[in-house]
Amino acid sequence: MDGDADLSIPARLMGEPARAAMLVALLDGRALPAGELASVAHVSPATASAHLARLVEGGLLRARSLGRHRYFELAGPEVADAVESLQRLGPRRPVTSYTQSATARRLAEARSCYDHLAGRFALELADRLVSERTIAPLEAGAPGTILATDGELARRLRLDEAPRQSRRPAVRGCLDWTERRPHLAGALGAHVLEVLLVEGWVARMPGDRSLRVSEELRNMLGG
Amino acid sequence: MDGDADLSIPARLMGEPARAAMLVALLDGRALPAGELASVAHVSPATASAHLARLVEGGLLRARSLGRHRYFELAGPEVADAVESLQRLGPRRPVTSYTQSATARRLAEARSCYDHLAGRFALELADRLVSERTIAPLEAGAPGTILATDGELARRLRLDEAPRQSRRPAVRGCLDWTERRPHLAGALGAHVLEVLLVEGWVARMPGDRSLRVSEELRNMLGG
DNA sequence: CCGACCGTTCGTCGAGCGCCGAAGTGTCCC
DNA sequence: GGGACACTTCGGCGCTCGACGAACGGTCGG
Repeated sequence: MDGDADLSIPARLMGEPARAAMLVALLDGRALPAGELASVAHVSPATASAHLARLVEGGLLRARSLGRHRYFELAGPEVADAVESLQRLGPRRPVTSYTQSATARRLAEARSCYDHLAGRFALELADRLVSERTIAPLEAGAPGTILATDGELARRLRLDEAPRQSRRPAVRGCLDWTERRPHLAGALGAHVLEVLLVEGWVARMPGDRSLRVSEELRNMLGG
Repeated sequence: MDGDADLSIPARLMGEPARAAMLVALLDGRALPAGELASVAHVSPATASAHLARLVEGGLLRARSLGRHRYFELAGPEVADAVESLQRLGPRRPVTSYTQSATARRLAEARSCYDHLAGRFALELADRLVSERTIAPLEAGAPGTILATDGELARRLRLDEAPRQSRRPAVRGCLDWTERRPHLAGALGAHVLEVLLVEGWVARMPGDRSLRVSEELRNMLGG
């Protein structure tokens, strides 16, 4: 009857603690093997396999076989969006909890959000790009605009090499849940994180989604 | 282990066709009585009551008793965001399929979106209202502003008769999934569709949500 | 005050689904 | 080739949860 996409199908897939845990583990855009996903979800390999099959079937994950491993990753940024918007509906937790543990502080400072940067540092970088007129001010959830790629920071980040032809919006504001302001997502956001990782300016920390920001990069922004 | 809010709780609530239908019906911000929600979900009052209780318990809905009715509404914009982001994950439909079938073309041209207009035609109409300074430019998901009701089109649509006192935002941008731009929702959007239907300027097509737009109305906009 | 109506609560039934262990397929390494 | 390993498939168990009818508070209208 309704021509609309059925909301309940993806929601049902996410509405299972084991599957939700898997999706969250994949939120930073990496591809993880089935076994690891089984362990983050605290279920047996058999159970995990069934869950993963359903997630692929439902279009939330993509699978890719590599040797005797099978790697799973989010099917796209829309999936990450949906996962994060649902996370915001969870039981309200006081902000104070984020100032307590060291891990929490690292996450609030800089972390990966699917395939781009998030956290206080991400906002600082986005602000710089806005102030040097590389991009227009960001709006949460809305597509943005690239103004120029010849700014100081834009050149350092090699933004001229970013894919501008892709079907994905080049710039997009993604609401930051620690800072409550949009940070840089979209194809450009993904490109920025990639360049930062390749150059060694930021590094993924094992165990969580936090990122280490090098002194070199901090100076680059500070100066 | 995970300090994160549990994604699976709200997702599970939305992962049930009857509850999903209720949430979608409330997506435009109106408050609807339990009975009406039961009918949109095609379930008995008893079943609907149980579902609604769970949605309130889970913080997705707010309830408010008025006389012998009980009105339910979305608990906040974050809920609408989550619902909409999940809708975008529905069964992958290639863009090509929308240029193929006649039905699909009709839906892309003009359709109803809950209680207001959507599709290419809806955007054309919204653009006219913006250009004649009746409403401020729309932003997806955000409440908008009525500037005046004395424009040419505003008078034809009897916008001065629209309910401006309701608790529902008078104007709201609702992201159009075929055009990727916000169209006119909210109380004013509902009023516009109602007037168009009453005047016979648009007519509902049986079987789907597409609308037939009369020549008279097209000329009105074209001129 | 009585009947019509709206909504919730209760009891019950049946289906769906998540879980695991065991067995099967394919890959890597020695 | 043989054995360890990664993952999937199969079969079966148990529980959750969604469905309804019937009965119960509350509210409005005559």
